[in-house]
Amino acid sequence: MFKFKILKKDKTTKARLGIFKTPHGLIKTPNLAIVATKGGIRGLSFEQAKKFGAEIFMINTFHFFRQEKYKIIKKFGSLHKFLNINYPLMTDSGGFQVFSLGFGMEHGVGKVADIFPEEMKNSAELTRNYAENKKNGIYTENNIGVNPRDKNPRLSALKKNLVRIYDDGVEFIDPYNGQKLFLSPKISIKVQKILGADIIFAFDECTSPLSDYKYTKEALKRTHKWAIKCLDEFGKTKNQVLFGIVQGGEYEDLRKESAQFINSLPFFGFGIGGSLGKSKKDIIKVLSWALPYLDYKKPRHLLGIGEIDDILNSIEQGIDLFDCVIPTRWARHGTGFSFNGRINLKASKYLTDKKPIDPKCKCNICRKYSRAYICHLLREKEIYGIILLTEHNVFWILNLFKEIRKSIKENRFSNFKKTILKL
RNA sequence: CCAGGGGUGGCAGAGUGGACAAUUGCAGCAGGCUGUAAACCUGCCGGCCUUUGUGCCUGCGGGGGUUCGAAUCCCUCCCCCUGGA
Repeated sequence: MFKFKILKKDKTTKARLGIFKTPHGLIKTPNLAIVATKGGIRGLSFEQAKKFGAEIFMINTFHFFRQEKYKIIKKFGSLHKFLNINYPLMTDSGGFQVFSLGFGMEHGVGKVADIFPEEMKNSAELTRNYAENKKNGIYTENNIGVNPRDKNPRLSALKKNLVRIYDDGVEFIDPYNGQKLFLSPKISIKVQKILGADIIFAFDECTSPLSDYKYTKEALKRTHKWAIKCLDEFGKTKNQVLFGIVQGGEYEDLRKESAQFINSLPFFGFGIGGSLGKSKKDIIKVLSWALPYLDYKKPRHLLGIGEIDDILNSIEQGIDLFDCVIPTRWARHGTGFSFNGRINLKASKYLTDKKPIDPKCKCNICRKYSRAYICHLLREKEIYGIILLTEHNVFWILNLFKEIRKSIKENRFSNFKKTILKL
């Protein structure tokens, strides 16, 4: 039912062209899973995304685990039936939520800690640092821990939230309603089996870039133990495949250790997860440490990454699959993709700009509408602006993947990458 | 004409003797976002400056006064709202 085949290997880089056969269709790789966390692509129909070239979608286990939402899916039979689509799907294990909901938890197993560090008080200054550092491609303690949703109105409730990581799973507070939840490898896989996505992921612990070596190593050991438990629970499931997740943060020996360990287990493919370091260059390093230890014939998915340069650099290292919220989130936040770099369409200067979002883009939005119109809609908070921009962004990024595949096929990936990154 | 209420930064609306260049929201300007607690978040938002500062100037309807000090208290004028003749 499942088969991953490498069709071509790039001559000068580690990039590869492949085809992934699943019960719900083929996925040409490299490819990007469009994210539909709670079962819907924000601002776009699955059909439209499919039309633009989307071949697989990423849905999140956590959001179907809380409040026992998976029971609804059970009644329907699977996510495919619930969403009434026949496309390949993947589900994330919920492991990421341990990170995103437990960010700042740096103090070890079982120890209770506030999610947000004390430095939150100076969030204004820290945010400024974040912006500056980000420009220079540097992540530091002063920015990393602060940027994600600081000063969120829900912060006060958050501060009370606790995450406890145990050897057998994670206890944490449901951010939506304060309910206490427990998620473990076993539970995650059970739920993912009910959800029935074609590709499912092992339940891992995603560490933060602030995690030190010692903690990252502990988390790694845990993730490895959990990997085995996931496989046990997965058993001989036929209609799904399970990907193991390589952790190890930004530490070379840990990434190597993790890649070797995960590779030694009977996973169908691999996810590269966790912290990818403190700068964009670190992503490349991390991949170059881990990927050589993974079975060359198996698919590799880089979890959560999706900025243009990172995509190109990762493919160059041998990544086959991605998933990322950027195309849809940026659209909601007013940022559009273009071959001249991202453009902030909320900016007042675009109110009089008659050009399309990206003059080189062939999507319907760029064919028909001006930046001025999109800008106007976004500023007026018309939902249609978001819808149009989402359509453009998803089209644009999927088109990039088409171009990438083509360039690998034609043995000019390296040049293609250079051309794109120069722009 | 009488009685009562009110006039605050582009708008709405706090403040009612010093901590007020003035809470907050909206609007405006700029930016951020990488396995989605995200149609979200952050910063700026009276003027001036070859010293960007516990700096200077102007400022809470107009004018005058009390006070060391007034958006805040008093007088007066103008305007708006509600009720009465």
